[in-house]
Amino acid sequence: MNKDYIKTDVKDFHLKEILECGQCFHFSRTDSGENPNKFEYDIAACGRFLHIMEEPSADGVKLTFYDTDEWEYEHIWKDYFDLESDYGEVKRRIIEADPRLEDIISENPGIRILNQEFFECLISFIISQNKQIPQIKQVVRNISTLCGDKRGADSIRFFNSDFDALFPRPKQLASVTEDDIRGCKAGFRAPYIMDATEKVVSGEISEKELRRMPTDEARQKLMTIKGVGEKVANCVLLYSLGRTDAFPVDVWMKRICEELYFHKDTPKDEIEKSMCKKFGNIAGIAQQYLFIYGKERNIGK
DNA sequence: GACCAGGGTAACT
DNA sequence: AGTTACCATGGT
Repeated sequence: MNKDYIKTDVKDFHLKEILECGQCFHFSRTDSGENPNKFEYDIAACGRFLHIMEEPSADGVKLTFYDTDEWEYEHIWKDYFDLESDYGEVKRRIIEADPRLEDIISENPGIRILNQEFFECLISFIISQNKQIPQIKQVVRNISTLCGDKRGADSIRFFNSDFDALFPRPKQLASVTEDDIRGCKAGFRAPYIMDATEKVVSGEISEKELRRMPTDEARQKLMTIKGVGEKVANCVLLYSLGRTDAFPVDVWMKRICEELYFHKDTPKDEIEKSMCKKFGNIAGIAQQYLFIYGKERNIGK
């Protein structure tokens, strides 16, 4: 009981950059911010609640997974945080493809692409359309409270945020009405969420089948869901199906790429095609460095 | 009050 | 095939 799992000298890793770069929405920072080298977050993901702390270590960072045993780390969090991938190599390949990205990457060198749960990721990015990140987080939280598994009061030490529930499984979300979802402030996206949930529960949309498909085919399949277009499909592919060749182009990426590469108004599909050609099967990761860089600098606004 | 937000759909040319 | 109004909601 109450055992913590500690991993030291983790390289190319920074919790703040990973969680706050717009790829996930069910987390909260819980440390005071007084110590500039210490970060603590509460995360609801993979059917679990996690309290995690990051501190400097000799060569990289030290991560403390509270109330976590080795099995849980090996089978859940190692994959979730993509700790098997060598981001040093990824960064080298991106810089090789475009040396101008060296400075951009060096501003947020600890980004990693999370491997999120498919259903939560799908619904989260349906919600994301025409919303800002704080609002997306609120709707995700509302839907979790509505019908997700509740957290026990004393389940985890130091769990400071007020998440009271996990994101619902497909059948749980299928058990509520469209008006219930509207009540979560989902607005016009409520019927989209209903359609996505129905298609997942019925098996018409199958994560297992999507994983077997080539990226283009999986993208087309995802876009048969109402409210899922090119951008949302690419987010699901990148953030939950391991397709680092998927390059989501939102309003930010459009502005950023236009400023860096095109120097004129350019259609999103042309941007996507061009970036995928430039960065190949790690274009999605390059996208993440570009996204946070552009947002922090308010590029194009 | 107008305008925008990690967009997508349907109804137009 | 390429535009455009509209979609809920909250923030500036």
